[in-house]
Amino acid sequence: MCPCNIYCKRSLEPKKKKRPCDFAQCFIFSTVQAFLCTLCNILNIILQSNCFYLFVQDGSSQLSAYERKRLKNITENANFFASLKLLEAWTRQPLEGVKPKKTEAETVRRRSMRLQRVDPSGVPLPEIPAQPEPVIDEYLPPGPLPMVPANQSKSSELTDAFLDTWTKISQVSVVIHSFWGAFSLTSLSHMILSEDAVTKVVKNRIYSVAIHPSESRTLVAAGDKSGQIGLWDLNSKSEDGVYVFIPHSQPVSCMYFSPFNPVHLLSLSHDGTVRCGDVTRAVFEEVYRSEENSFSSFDFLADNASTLVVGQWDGDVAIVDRRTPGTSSELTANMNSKTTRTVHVHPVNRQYFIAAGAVNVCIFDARYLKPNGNKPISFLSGHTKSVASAYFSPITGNRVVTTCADDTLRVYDTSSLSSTIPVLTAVRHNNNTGRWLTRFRAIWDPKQEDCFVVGSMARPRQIEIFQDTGEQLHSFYNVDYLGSVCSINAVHPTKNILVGGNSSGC
DNA sequence: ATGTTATGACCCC
DNA sequence: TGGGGTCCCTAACA
Repeated sequence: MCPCNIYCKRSLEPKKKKRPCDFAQCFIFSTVQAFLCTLCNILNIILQSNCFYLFVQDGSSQLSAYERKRLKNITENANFFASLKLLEAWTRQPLEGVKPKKTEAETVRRRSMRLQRVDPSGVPLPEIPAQPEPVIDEYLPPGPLPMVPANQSKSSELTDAFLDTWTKISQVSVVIHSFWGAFSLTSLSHMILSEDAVTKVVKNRIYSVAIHPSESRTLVAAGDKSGQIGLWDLNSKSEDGVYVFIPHSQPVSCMYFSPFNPVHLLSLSHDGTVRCGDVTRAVFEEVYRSEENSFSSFDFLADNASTLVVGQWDGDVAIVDRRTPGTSSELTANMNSKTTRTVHVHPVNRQYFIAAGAVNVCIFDARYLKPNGNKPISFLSGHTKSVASAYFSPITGNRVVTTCADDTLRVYDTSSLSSTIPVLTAVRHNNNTGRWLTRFRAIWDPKQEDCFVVGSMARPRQIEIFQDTGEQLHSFYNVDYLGSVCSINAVHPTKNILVGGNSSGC
């Protein structure tokens, strides 16, 4: 039985039936910023053309040492996975204690001859074309999974090109803080949503979105309810530029491109795993796994992404050291909380992290966590109902914005961490997303200290931008392309690009 | 403790 | 075409 008393994979009912495909949508607002930015965009397009051209050149004849090594890695990986016969082994030998799934063969054996389309005399009936139906397994095996898109053919040139692009744009630079793109009233009013910037990326409702820090190309990722991760290259020359991977079996509730090396896409799921998609090796490695607990969110503790703080649904947090996987350095500490919805690390003093639970929001020191209950450094007071998220402001960490079910967005002054921190600003905001929608999470614009973004229930459907004073700066709406509630958003670290994931499975 | 209800948007009939 | 079913890791309130 599930010890966390909430829900985890052990207490889940088996899937009742296959659901029809209902793709979730992803919205992108992009800016056309006056003359200078237009110029930059034109330059970017020219640069991209060059990159593409160079890529073609690279692919055909002259490979750099790096490219050769990467291709070698990919080939070795493919051979390795082939030698493991992973998929076969996994369907034959399910995880211990896990109810074995019926194999296709077993299912067929139980079908009547009519359903098998075989005449009782034994003469096969005319075949109807087989429906290619993606099989999503409830349980994924431990260890690395191959990075093979589920929506592309196996040896697709498009996929190779896409993985190459991801690698290349990640090499260019680690996050550059060129703040020319920070939201302002002028820049916000120039941001538009076009038809091209709306597409279906994953099957079900979106639980998390991430945006690649590249300034030359726009690459976004969306994690959905069924464990899919959809990557969308908006500058793709191909038809849609969407590549879907299935590295998880349950909702992907938290996802970041590693800010220190964006060839890595880290994703966390309710299925009790944290994975790291490494495009250079074309695998989704397993970073952390719990057989007992379901995870809610994570953040990077150390500057180099080597240690993570992972929030669990049972209220604990785990400190995970990626350099020593599976060892005792994975400390699990009780937070005296019913659930932990989000964890977020202080941007300057990285030993502090804030945990938002169903009952309270507290700041802890990661260095002094004890296994049985911890006293927080600070308690953010004032929430009267459950809290969906709490995030430090991105530059100094001197502000925290929380989203609470009591229909209030609250901003706190965390410049000095006293034991109880009062509310600085409270904004009335309909957060009543109800049962079917992903809860809102107000997030900061990573480029500035005082500006946050949140989805909205207001009609027409919109995404709102607030200042930490509580003043609403802007509201994005577009009756043609933004037709449903956009619960989850992400903002590019240097450019004026806002990504929104829609929640209700459209 | 236990039951009831509201909530958005898509899909299917 | 419109209305009912379904999703569902909620939470407030009776």
